[in-house]
Amino acid sequence: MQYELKHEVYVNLKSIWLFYIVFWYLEINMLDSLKNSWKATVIKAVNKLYGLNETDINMTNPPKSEMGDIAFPLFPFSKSARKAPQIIASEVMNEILSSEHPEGEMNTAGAYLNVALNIHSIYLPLLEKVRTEGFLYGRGESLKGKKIMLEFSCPNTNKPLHLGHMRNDSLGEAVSRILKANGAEVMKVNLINNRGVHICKSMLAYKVFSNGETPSSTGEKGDHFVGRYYVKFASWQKEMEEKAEKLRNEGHSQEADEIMKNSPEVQAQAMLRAWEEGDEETIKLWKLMNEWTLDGLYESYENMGISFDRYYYESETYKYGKAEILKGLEDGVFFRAEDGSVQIDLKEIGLDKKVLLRKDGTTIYITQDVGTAIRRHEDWPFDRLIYVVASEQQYHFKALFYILKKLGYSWADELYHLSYGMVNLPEGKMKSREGTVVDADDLLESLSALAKEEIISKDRESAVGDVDSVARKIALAALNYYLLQVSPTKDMIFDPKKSISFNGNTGPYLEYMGARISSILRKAETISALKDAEIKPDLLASDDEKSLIKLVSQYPSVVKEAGDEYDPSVIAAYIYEVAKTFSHYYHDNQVADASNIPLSAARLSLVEMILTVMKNAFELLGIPFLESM
RNA sequence: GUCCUAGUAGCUCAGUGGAUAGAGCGACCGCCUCCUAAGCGGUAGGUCGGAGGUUCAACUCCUCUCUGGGACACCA
Repeated sequence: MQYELKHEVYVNLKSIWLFYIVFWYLEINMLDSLKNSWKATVIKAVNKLYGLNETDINMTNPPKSEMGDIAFPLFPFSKSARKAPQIIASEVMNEILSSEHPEGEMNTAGAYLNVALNIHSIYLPLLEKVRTEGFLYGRGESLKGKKIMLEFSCPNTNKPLHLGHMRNDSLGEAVSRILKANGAEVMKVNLINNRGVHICKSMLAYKVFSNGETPSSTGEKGDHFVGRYYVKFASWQKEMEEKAEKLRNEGHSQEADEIMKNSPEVQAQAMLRAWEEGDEETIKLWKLMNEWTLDGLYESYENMGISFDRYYYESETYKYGKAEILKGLEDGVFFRAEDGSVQIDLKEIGLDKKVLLRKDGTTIYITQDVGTAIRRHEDWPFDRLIYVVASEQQYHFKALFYILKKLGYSWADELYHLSYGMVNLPEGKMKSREGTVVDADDLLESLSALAKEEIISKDRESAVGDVDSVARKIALAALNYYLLQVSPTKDMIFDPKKSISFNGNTGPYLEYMGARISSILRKAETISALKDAEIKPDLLASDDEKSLIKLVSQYPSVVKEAGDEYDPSVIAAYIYEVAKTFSHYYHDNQVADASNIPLSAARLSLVEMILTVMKNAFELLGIPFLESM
């Protein structure tokens, strides 16, 4: 009696817990709520049958949809129950059948207990939710109240953006949107690298070779204009080196030394010193050329759909940090080396010693980053700061985070390096010296041209409206999707000739599906009987329809996962799955059909939800939505 | 040398420890009387780099090893 009472209480507690779980998941994902109630049911049955005390059980997806929607592999209980897993499966099924259980049909297949959910039971609430939330559908609150700062792009002001930057920009922008979609308050920051000897190189070349031409006099985009002089500098330097080499070979080593003593490199160094000393003429030229480049970069950002909430400029931030290091020195966090430089020993995290201040007291890269991080936290007290920077810099960030931690900033634990892989060409790394760098503007331009050709060849000019604008949006979709579908951490290979296609698993394919759905909905508008028709979920009984319902209901969890992982590719894979399934479905199923209103109404409601999900996912990935293409 | 990363179809990439490893491209074969053929269907194509180990179960985790990429500046 006493035991039974206890058992009763236990079960009650459990169902309260269960209710809580169900309620929680209802908020995120209606399908998961059903799944989790099944999970709890199976756990309960297993515990009762074999006197166990399991709190969790493995739940997976069956390999084929006709086998059901969820699968419970029951191998693990074989040992404790001392029974073959196949027998356990049928015993568990019978046990569940003997009492109350969630809606759904069970079957066993070997050691697996499979459940086909009654997907229609969630349909109307799901439809209601998607309709009410609209463009907010999929948004969650897992990061509510969190202030997240995201640093990305960080271009140099001596050349235009290339494909590598585009991956960075695409990723940074997408992740920031995904974090926002999970409820975070996001601050996108860009650190402009407008200072240093590399900047002086383009300035010097301009000074020597320009004859006073400007972007407006040549009609060039500012960043390309400046970039041209950066390239010019490199060839100039090379020319001088070759000249010196030749002289040396001819026995004129003195003349050779003379040339190298005043080589472009040396002159650029001198220019940097002039800049740092505040030389008026140098600063004036620097400002002018910076402006040209930035105008160009801003234009590229706009074309790519990238924006920032705040800009930091290295010409300012390079001053931050020195005081922090000196304070750290006083506090004994750092030490002064024999030569007078300030250093830190990073052996605690398996790294070498690192210099933080040169012996002459000047700062280096990492010193600036220390100062900038501190400054940023003062500017906007973030809960997390994510640096979107290529994987090459893992060492740097490991050291940086450690240093900040050592300086006593507790928020150092919340710094995160979102390290992404390189974009390589089939023949290897992009090298500016070999002219193999894929320019961002050029790439967008040529993709737009290809898209335009496609539109014209399909005779869709009148249907799409503004051909150039649509072509541009198709190009953007191709590029963003291409860059985001790959897991961020991985290196990727970009083949300019083959990789960007408009067919298959691509951005334009997704846009096309969106356009086709829009087209269906336009047609449905003309069938007035559809407007007030009752929606009967049971009519959506095909495999594709069930898959699509499941997919729609899963969207919020996908957004959450992408947010947890900082990984837009999760959304890319998901939305491709949606598009593909839909594409297969509507190929052989008429949606807007005046001759069968009930079926048509049900299908339309499903298609309407798919469209909402697509639009919302597109938004997160930077894929423009097109009504028609 | 040390550390980090990756290795899955010809190519580019997916793949929460669970059933027969998936897409796209490329190749080959079909499909426009129907809401856009930037589409749909089909065929061919795999010792998941290799060897051990853990596990009822390994592409997935661990160790070793081979190969590629990256890092290990008083450059940024």
